[in-house]
Amino acid sequence: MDDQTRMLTGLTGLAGLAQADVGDQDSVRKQQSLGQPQQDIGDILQQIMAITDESLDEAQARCWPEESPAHWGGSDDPTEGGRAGGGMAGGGLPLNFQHRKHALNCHRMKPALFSVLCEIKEKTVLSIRGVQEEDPPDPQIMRLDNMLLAEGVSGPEKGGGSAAAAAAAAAAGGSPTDSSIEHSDYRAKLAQIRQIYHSELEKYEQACSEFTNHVMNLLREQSRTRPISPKEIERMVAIIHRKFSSIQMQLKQSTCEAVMILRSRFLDARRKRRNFNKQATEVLNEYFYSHLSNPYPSEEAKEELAKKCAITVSQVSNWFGNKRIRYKKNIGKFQEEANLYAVKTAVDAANVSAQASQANSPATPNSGGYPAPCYTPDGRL
DNA sequence: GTGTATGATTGCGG
DNA sequence: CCGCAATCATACAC
Repeated sequence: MDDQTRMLTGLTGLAGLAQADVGDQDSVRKQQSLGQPQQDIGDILQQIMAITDESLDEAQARCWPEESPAHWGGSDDPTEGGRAGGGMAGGGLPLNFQHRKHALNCHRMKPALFSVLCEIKEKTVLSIRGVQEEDPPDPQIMRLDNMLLAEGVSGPEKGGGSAAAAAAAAAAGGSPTDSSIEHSDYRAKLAQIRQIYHSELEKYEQACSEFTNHVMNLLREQSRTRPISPKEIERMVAIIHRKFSSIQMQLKQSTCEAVMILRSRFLDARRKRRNFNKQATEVLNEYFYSHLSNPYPSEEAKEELAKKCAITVSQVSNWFGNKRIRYKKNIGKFQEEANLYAVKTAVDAANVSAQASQANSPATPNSGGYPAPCYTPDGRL
């Protein structure tokens, strides 16, 4: 339509107007004869201003509909001769438009304009980047990394992790000899998790770099037709990396979960009960029955007992807790045991005293003469 | 396989 | 945190 023509004419400079002047003398004359040239120029200027607010789509859309001659001539006479030129312009407009577009693309100022656009973009991008430049290392991902490292999943091959597990096993008070089977099982499972983790990580990294390359190539290609600064590409890459690292975090998280589950299972396995050895129960029972009136060993006593029995203090505590409650529940059942240990302690005491008075009575074989285990119902010692 | 013994765990109160 | 009581889960004896 001719609105567009006029605007483009205005945009392309005075040449257009001059051409109109020359090529359409008739119409110009008519306009002049109408005595409103000022108003027409004002119209044109207004339209030029207006076009800056238009979107490309709008402008293009305006290119095709039926022309409305009213604006141009300033005359409302449809039969006006001036329309001859106007009609020509209207029919030829699309072509004209294409032509001007091409002219713009090949314009000698285009590179300069392009570089100015690039500069402006770069400044904008920089100001945007300035705000979110240094994103601090995510504490969550750091925590996950630390844990995976500590568990020996992400660290150097073998070593640290299993050593830590062994240390944990030892510290937890499990019998050091019986944990080897479960331990190797644990190590095997951990290695499996480790392998899955690494292969997944590799996959992610590969996908990330592939995608990054793809996007970079795309942008580079596009940068020939539209202004894309290297900074912009850099930013895009950063965005991609951020996306992929969030996926990576999910992987790390689920790996951590798997390790935790394995660990808890491992700990559960270690909780498999093993009876204390005979000597240990003897030591504990001795203490218990000889302190029957107050079977609450002090912290020191517990430590002593723990050392003697090669168990932990908490195991001693457990034992005494169990023993007290079970004894109390059924004293009768423990009577025999009580007598047994009463005799035992008596014998020990006798032995000690005998050793002390060895000079006086050298031979005291059977610790004889001491309160016999007479109250043992079955007559056993 | 079943019943009992026993070490460990859990929930609660002080 | 400690001890008690109940309970779990396994070891062990039969």
